[in-house]
Amino acid sequence: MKKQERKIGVYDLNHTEIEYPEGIKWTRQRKAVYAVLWNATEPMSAVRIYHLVEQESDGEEYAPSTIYRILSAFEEKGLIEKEADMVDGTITYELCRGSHKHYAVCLECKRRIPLQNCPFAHIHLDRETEDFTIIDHKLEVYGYCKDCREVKSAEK
Amino acid sequence: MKKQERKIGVYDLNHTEIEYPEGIKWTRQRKAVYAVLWNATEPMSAVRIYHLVEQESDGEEYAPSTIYRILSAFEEKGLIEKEADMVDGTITYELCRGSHKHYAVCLECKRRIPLQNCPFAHIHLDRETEDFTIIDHKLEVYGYCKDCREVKSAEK
DNA sequence: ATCAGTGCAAACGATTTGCACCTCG
DNA sequence: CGAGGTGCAAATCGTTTGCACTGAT
Repeated sequence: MKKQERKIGVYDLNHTEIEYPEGIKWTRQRKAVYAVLWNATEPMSAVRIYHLVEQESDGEEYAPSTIYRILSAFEEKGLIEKEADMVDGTITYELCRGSHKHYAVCLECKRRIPLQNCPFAHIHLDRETEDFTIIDHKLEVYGYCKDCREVKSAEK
Repeated sequence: MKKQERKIGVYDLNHTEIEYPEGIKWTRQRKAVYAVLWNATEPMSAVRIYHLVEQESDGEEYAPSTIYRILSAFEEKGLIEKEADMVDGTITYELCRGSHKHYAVCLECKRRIPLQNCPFAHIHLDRETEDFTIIDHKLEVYGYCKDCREVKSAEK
């Protein structure tokens, strides 16, 4: 009846080894959360992460508070990034890997397609912001992905 | 939290008459909410709007639920726009006036400076998005406004 | 007079917190 | 073994809902 002795069933879909960064206590719970983030292809809410962790852990149960505390700990350690979903304001979390900060979001299927190249790389703002020192920016593009566009035009 | 709390009066600073659009029942409560939005210079959360309405109404009390219902009603009528704050995900509301959809947000004083010209207007995305039909976009620029930049450099 | 709009209180969902117990290093 | 992580339950916060009453048109 001890839940503790069961093995965690969260492994990378491509059988890639998950790399657990050093300098942090790797408990069973933290590994499970980290694995979910590792395999994620887009930022996810705490609730979604919580469900995925339980789902992947095959019967294991977790306290919601634990998930939130783990996410805070990860964020403090700089392992993950906390961000607000620009559509509905949901707070989301994402593993810090280099690259893509921007997404094209399909209004139909809600899929988030990462943009590799930042269209703002070469942009400079004009007079109205010359009194403003730019540190960072956030951009999201909305529309319809190829699949959904085809479905919509076929419906007519 | 003693930042620079900018005061917003119920009446237009330039003594402009508030125009209440037709086709909607203008109760005392709705007028109060509309006035706050009319005078706002940036999107505000429901809670902030609620506080401002009570503050400006000099003793009058309002049920929080009323504020939320009014905001929903306004949104359905197309009078206001509901959006997520890109920094912390707070849901905000703003009167629909033409123009400025983008802001430069000061990381220090949290002030939101509207950008009149959309820098995205001249941008075209590259191959990775050619299979994506763009309908809209959202952009925010982060950094330090003139005042805060000066304060920060003076501190050193 | 009618029916949408309101106030109130209770319900709600997501997140946080206090405290006793457990476990990784 | 000890600091720190976890589970649980209760608390909090913003927002929503049901219902009886009120008020704009």
